[in-house]
Amino acid sequence: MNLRFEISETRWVSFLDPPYGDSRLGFAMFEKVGDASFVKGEHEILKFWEEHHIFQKLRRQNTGKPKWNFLDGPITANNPMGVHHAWGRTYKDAYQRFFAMTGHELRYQNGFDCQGLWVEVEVEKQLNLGSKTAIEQYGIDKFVDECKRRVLKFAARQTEQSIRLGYWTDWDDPDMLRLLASKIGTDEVVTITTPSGKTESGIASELVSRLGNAEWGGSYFTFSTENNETIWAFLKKCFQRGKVYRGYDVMPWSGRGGSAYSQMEVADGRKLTVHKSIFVRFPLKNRENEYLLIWTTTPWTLTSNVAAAVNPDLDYVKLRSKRDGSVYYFAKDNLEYQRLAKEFKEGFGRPEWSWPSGVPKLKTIGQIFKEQGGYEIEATIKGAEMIGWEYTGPFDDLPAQSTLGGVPFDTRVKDKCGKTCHRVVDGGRDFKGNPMVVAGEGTGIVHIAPGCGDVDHTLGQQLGIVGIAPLAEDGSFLDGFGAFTGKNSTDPATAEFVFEQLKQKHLLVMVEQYPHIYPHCWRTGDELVFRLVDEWFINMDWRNEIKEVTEAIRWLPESVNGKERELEWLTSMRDWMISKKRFWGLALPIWVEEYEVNGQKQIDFEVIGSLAELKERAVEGWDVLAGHTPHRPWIDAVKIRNPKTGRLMSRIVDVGNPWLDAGIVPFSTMQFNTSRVEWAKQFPADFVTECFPGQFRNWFYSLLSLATMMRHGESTDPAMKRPFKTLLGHRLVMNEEGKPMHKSDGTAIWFEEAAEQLGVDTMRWMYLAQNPASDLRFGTRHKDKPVTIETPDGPTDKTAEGIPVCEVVSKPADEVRRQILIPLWNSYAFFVNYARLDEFDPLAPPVPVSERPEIDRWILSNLQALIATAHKEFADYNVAEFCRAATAFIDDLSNWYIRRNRRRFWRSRDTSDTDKLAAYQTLYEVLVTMSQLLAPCAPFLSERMFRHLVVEPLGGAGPFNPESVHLCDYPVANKELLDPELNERMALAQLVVRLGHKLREESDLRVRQPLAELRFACQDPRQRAAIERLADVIQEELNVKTLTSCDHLDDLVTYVFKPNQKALGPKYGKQLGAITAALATTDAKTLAPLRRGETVSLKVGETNIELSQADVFISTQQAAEWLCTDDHGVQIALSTHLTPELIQEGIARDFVRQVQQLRKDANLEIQARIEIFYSTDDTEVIDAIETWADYIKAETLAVSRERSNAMPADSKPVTVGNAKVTIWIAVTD
RNA sequence: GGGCGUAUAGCUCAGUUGGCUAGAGCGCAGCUCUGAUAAAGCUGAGGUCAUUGGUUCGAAUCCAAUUACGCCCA
Repeated sequence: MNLRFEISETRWVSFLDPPYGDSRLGFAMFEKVGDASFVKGEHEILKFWEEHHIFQKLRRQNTGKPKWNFLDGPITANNPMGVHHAWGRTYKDAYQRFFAMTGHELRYQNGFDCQGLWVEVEVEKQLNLGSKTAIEQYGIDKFVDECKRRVLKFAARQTEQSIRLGYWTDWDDPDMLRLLASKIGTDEVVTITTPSGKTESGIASELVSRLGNAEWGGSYFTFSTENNETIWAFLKKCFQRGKVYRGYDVMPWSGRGGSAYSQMEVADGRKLTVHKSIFVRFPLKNRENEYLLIWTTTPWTLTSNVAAAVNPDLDYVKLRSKRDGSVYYFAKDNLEYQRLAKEFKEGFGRPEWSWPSGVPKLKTIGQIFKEQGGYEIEATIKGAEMIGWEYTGPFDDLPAQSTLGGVPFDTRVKDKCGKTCHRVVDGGRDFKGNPMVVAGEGTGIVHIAPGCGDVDHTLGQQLGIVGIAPLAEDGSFLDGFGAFTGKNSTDPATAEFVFEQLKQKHLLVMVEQYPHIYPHCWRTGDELVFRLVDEWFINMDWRNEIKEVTEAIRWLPESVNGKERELEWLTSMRDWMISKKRFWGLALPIWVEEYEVNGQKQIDFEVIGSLAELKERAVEGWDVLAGHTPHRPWIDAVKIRNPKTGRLMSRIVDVGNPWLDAGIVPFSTMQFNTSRVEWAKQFPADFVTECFPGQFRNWFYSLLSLATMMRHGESTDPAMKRPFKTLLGHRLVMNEEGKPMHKSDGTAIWFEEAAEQLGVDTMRWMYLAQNPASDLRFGTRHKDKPVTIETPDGPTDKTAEGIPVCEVVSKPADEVRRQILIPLWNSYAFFVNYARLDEFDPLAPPVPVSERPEIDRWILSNLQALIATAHKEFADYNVAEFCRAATAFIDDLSNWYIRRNRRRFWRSRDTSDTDKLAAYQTLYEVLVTMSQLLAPCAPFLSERMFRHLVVEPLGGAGPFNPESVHLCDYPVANKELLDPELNERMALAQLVVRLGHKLREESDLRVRQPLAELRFACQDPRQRAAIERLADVIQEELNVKTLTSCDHLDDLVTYVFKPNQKALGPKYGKQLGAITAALATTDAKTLAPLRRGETVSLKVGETNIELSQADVFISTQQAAEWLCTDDHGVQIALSTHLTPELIQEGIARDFVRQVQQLRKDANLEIQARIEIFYSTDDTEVIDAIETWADYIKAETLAVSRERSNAMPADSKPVTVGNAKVTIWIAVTD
């Protein structure tokens, strides 16, 4: 008995040492294995797991073992999953399965991202609401409830999809989630059973707010009260450190969306647009009839012009127009500058962004003035000379231009107004030192409207000039803008109105059509504008703390330089805008009071850190919030008292940035608030893995920032602050061409479309084997080819959302199936089907490994190496390397081990045949171990193999084996079986075989034709011994009668000597060229001693050079009578001499081969016996068949062979030797 | 505009500290093998290693510049 069984009573260890003789065990026969039918098999296994609670058993089994904590990045529960979500989820499952099988207790928690604009957008569409006003009219409470419903609905959907993927974690019952969704917003009391088995009753929104808590289990939802409240705690810490502030910034803004957009969102919505851009002139004060020439693509911003910026180092021309004698100033380089010349020819950088038809080529400024009557250049001056010049603005008649302090009022400039600030200013330089104003597209004089542009705003702040922000939330002009008030900024009619006004004032120089890439709202398609908004920010001046934490983390894959990318982001990022003027999201816990003291505006604000604190501070509205989640609109009712003024403070209406929601989870989901002891066991997480593009400034950033702040003051060690220890990023899923797949154009592949057509084991392998640093080219969805798929719930031709299911073609998936899964399945089927016929009993006493043939020990040794690789690479989060090694192993197993050993399994039943038993035992050991090794990667196929090989024949879970492969311990390499030398020997045999095949190819002699002799010679005696030991394998594979070891093949071949540059280069340097030439012209006989390890003196130019064997490479060039070749120091020579006996045997083998094909064509059972009939006049063939009759009968399980001319319809004409023969077979009863 | 990265066969990509005739998979052509295999194996055709210059006995590899593309930042 094996000691290991005593250590682990319920564990399967190895059949190399089975518990034979144990009376508790009885072995039933194997069941026949047929086609793989992967998808059908997956459905059966899903059912088996569910019915037998295998996952729950795994958790129970690992309770109390060392912890390994995975932290899930929340998936947005807003849509069903596509194949692009499945990549990361496969990593998550595979690594968790590995760590479970290696004896760890895991956290097992999936996360759903629930709050934010993404959800609002979909719900808006669903409810057909087009704007913020429409939502307010509909009712924020009803809207927010609908958002919750949507999230729960898709959480249920994604849960089901993930389960189908084989993702094992602590899932909520999807039906329970749907029940809660249906009851949201009602007062009905609902009773649910939590994943941990607790029964809870309450109204739906109350239950929903507690989802994912430690007692209940299940996925975390970022809308939970715990999650929101923990962010409050974070913000409170920021507040206490003085990092929270309200700022004004000019942000991209969507009028209809009523919200500022982040850079990310802006990037998504860029479009090629044609705007009317204008050249306009600003009259200079104290310079009669002289003007600044200004150019802009956003005419409406001219209403809010405050200054004009130049580059002091640039040359400007003074141009006199002949039409009216007026003088213009603008950058000299721009006079003849061909604006957008490149774009006119080549487009704007994307195939769909070519120059719009109907838009004429742009004119140069010189051309414009020529067309208007000509011009002359009067002078050239430096920009610096212009600074300080005052001008009259184009819309100084608007009240806003005369409003002191600007719009909105800013105390810092309370004595200035737009009109009084109009002068030429220095555009300055950006933080990298590059000038902000350059020659080129415009005029070299930039119209500055600090209330309408990002750069303008920054410059305005630096210069201390006023800002005029003209737009209301809906994008229309505010009061104070005269006739503009109420007009929409992006309406083309507004631009026309601007032109009209300017024309009347004689300030318009020219209007033109100007194509450019302009940001649009990714939701409504409307143009974005820059709008001055008040937003809440976190001052990120503590970025160095975060950088230290970043340094303490392992970022994978290394080639992506994740750490450097994150550090770069942390260096260059701006303060974090955490507010958004929307409805569904974290209620920012900021209460404010704004008032004036002596005409000075004053803002007091406080950040509340928890609901308890809020309750204590609340002086009004708590009753409205009670019974609701801390979301809008309910929380908006709560007021607190301002300790400074004694008056009420109100909550700002903004909701929070959703990355706060996702970033707090290392605290909110790990019992930070309820049990610091439990939290400390889970923090930091050992591992996170996500799709990385974008996340360096999103999830990774928020995790790092929030954890650093939360741990501030609790530890000075950055490692104690990190939210996770290792991060594995992976790239994106693309279509076959490497382009993104889009939902909108029908190219995005839905998860079930792929799962039910390709099989999820296949998909999982494809994901796991992919280099995470490269995009995965998944395949193509043929949207014009609808198909019906079989799902666990029956056939369907539509997804749950009603989208037609279409054909999915995936080359990498086909490759995985063909190269890995099918060969593995067939190896397994081969074993089972023969083992069944032979009534092989795996519990029979094992043939000691040392007594098994070399090839058995070889595959077992390779198996141990693969086990070791699995442990190493999984633990190093490099599963792709394990997949590669496993693929190589499966190839060795299928195309070498089984191929070479087939005959050992065919021998008739004989209990004393230990060689056959060894073959069975070896292959059985390999297959069972493989099922365990591959369990994390291909959990379905592994389970089918394991159950069929072990569990079912043993009559279910037994004292020594669990009922599922996933309850097994992960195999551990048995070092005693590792034999690297054996590996080398086999590699050598394979080399000889490959060379032999090559020679047969050259000789045009088919392998079935036996040949008399293969000779070989190698320099290394160990190589020689290795080949001799594997002679039988080589002989059989190459079908040669004898394998002869020779000292040399000098009489059969000639040699070619080439310089070993690596050896000669350092010794002889520049002489190398001459040596190479000399070697090529020297007679091979002169150099021959080199082969025997002697030195040879070679005359090169004037000098003699001593060459040793290490200085040259020796290769075989030509063969004499025999066919010769060599590689890696091994030479072989194949005799091509055919004797009549050899020819006859070749014919017999051809004949056998053809009969076997007939058996196969007829789908005969492998043990079926047959009668063979043939018809031919060729005496050579007849002689051969008669001479080799016994051999033929044995090989083909034939009881007789008979020559006949009564050819039935199913007879088959074939070629045997060089003759035509017709053959047919009949099955005997 | 700045930073980072990439450029190798028809396609997708390897190529270590610089050194042998630059490789693999897919695709193509031919051949072979096959009582598990939907296969597989072998052979062949297919390369200005983006361009130019430099370092070196020797460069796909190191350096510089250029070109194209991608990503990030502005």
